[in-house]
Amino acid sequence: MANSRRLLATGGTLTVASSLQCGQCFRWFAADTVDSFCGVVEGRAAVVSQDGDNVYIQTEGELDFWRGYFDLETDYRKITNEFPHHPFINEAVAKWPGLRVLRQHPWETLCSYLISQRNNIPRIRSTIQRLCEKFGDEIVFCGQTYYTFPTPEVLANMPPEELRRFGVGYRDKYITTVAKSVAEHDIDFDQLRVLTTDEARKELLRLYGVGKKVADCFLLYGLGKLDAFPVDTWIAKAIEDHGFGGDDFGEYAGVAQLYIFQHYRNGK
DNA sequence: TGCCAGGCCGAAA
DNA sequence: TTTCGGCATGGC
Repeated sequence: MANSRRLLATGGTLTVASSLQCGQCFRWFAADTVDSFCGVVEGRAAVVSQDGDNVYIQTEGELDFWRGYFDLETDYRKITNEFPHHPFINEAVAKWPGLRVLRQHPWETLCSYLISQRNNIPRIRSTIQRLCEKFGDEIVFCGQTYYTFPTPEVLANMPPEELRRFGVGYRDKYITTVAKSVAEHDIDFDQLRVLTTDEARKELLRLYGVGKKVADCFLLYGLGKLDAFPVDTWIAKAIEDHGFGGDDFGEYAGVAQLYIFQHYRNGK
């Protein structure tokens, strides 16, 4: 049963390609079959495959865990229908249906977005992969070798110059300092969850190397605080700056991302 | 070969 | 409070 192919989602509620490739996560890789991706989340390896409106998964992990990761309990159609009627949203939903905001692990998300500063996605991915191969644990699944994301404890005890050898650049001290804060419970993800978004953001901004952009990406992707960017704000700001349309947005994460990128890009 | 990227820190004004 | 220079480095 462990590695059998199981049904994860039906009815087009999840599109794995857009969800895993829209830039919200960095650790999924295209498998050798069409519309299949392999990755590791919180120590669990998996291969997810799109087959029309259905998504199948091979994993040793529990199905419920993956349903949580892909946020399948959240009714996106209901949310979408509650959006104010607007061509921006309509076009986004039509363009990338089934794109979902992943419920990523907080530490991995925070660390990844520290690395993302003034960086590009291919390099973010390769840097993270190198860190995982060096400081994570090896997992063999379906004949493939995977690596877990390094724990905050491991990175907290690493000299910054050691991290720099793996391409993190000047962000080395950001990573080790924040890792230490997490390992020593100076910052506690469970406590952040119960705070309001504004309160949680304030706590995050105390951390060395965490600015508004990293904090807001973390709130959205790492803590699932969808109000980090209220949708009417995303729309208004994105339209104000760039009009609507284009290839850089999707149903939900895409709209959020478009707003985040353009807001901060314009603000710098 | 040179430009630039999904920012942030810290000094100076 | 705001502005601005500096920062590492690989992908394109």
